[in-house]
Amino acid sequence: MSQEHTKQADPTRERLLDEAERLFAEKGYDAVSLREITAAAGTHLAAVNYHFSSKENLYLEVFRQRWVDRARKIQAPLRELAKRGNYTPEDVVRTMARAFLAGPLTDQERVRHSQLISREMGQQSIVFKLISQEAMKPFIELSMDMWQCCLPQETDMERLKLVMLSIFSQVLYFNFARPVVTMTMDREYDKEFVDQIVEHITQFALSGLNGDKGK
Amino acid sequence: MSQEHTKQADPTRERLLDEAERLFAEKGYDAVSLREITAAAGTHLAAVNYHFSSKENLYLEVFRQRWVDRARKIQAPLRELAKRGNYTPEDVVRTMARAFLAGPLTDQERVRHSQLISREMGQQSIVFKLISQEAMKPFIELSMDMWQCCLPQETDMERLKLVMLSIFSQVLYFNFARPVVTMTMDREYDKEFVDQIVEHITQFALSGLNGDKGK
DNA sequence: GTCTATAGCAGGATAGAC
DNA sequence: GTCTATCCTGCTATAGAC
Repeated sequence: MSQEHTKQADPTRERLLDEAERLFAEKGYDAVSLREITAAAGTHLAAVNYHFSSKENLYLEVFRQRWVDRARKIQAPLRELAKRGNYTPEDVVRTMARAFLAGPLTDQERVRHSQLISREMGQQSIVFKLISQEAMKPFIELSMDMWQCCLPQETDMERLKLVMLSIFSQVLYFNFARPVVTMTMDREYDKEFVDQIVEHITQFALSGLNGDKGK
Repeated sequence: MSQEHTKQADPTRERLLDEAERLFAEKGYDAVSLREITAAAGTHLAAVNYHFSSKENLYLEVFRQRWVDRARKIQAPLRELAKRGNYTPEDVVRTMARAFLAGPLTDQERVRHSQLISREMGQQSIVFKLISQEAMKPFIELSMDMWQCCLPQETDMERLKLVMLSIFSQVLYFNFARPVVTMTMDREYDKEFVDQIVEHITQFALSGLNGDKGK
C-alpha cells in the first residue's frame, strides 16, 4: 500500500535500462561491459546484479521492457486505421511505411530500435523468439487481415507475406544502414528525404500487392 | 626464385582466414576469441600475431582477402551481361537479384557474406570504407550505367539510386534473416523458394524503375 | 538495501626457448 | 620461423562491510 503501484518507479533500474539499451544498440552485446553501462547510468557494478542478476538477463530485459514497447508504438497508427475501418490497400501500405520511418518515435529511438533488432535477426536466440511472438507475428497477422479486407479475394497469400517481408527489409535498412544511404544518395536524413523514402517504399509495396503479371 | 610466386600459398595463413571468416560471420567480432579461431584452424595463438599482428588486423584481412573476392564473384554475371550488351531493364534487374540470391556462391558462402556485411553496415568503420570503395560504389555505378542505357532519358537519377538501395536491402534481408523468413513463410530455402524470391524482388525493382505515377 | 572490494577467470599480446 | 609459457588487463559475479 505504501509502495504505490509496486511496479516501475525505481530510477536506478530505469537508468540502467536506458543506458544499456543505448550501448547495446550502438556496440552490440559483447562489445559492451557492465562497467561501461553502470558508469553511464551513474551507479556501480553491483547494482546490475541486484536488479537484473546478470548481464544476459539485463539484455533480455532491455527487449522486454523497452524494445517491445517501442514496437507497439510503431504499430499503433496501423491499429488505429484498422479500428477506423474504410481504408484502401494504399492507405495500409503508406501508414505502415510512415509508422516505421517517420512514426511516433524520435529519430534516435528509431535507429536504436532497428540496430537492436538487426543484431538479433540472423540467429535463433531467446530474444529473437520474444521479438517474433510479441511484435512480429501479431503485426504480420494484422497487416494480412487488413489487406485481405480490401483486396480481391483471389489474392495469393504467399505473395502478401513476401510483400510484408520486403517492407520489413526496406524499413530496417533505411533506418539502420544510414551510412550507406547517405553515401549513395548524398543526402541527409531530413524530413523531405524521409518523406521521399516513405513514398518510394509505399509504391514498391503497392505494385507488389497488385500482382506481377509475368513469368 | 625458389619460393614460387611468393604470394599466397601459406596454408596456415589460409586456414586462419577461413576459420576467422566463418566465426566472425556467425558470432561477430567481439564474441569470438583468437583462441577459438586458432583451435579451429589447428594452430596456436602466436600464429595470428605472426601472420596478422593483431586480432583487428585479422578481421580487416578477412574482408580484404575473402569478402571483396566474393563480392566480385557476385557481380560477375552482371558484368558479363554488360559486356554482351543488348539487354532490357528486366534483364539487368533479374540478373542482379539472381546473382545475390542464387549466384555463383554456395549457400553457406552467401549467408556468411551477408552476415559479415550486415554487421558493418550500421557504423562507419574502416571496414565499411573498404567495402564501400571496393564493392558497393563500383557496383552501383555499373548498375546505373546499364539502366541508363536502356531506360528513357528523362528517368530520375534519384529514383534509380533508391531502387538500388531497395534491392540491396531485400537481398541482404532474404539472405541473412532466414529465421524470420522461414518462420513467416513456413518454407525452407529450397531451389523453388529461392526462385520465387528472385522473381518477387525482380518485379518490385522493375515497378520501381518504371515510375511511380506519383502520390 | 547499497556499494566497496575482491575473487576467479578469459581475453589479447609477447618474450624467449627450440 | 614455430610454438610454449606467461604477462597483464579487463571481464562478470559475489561476499561482506556499512
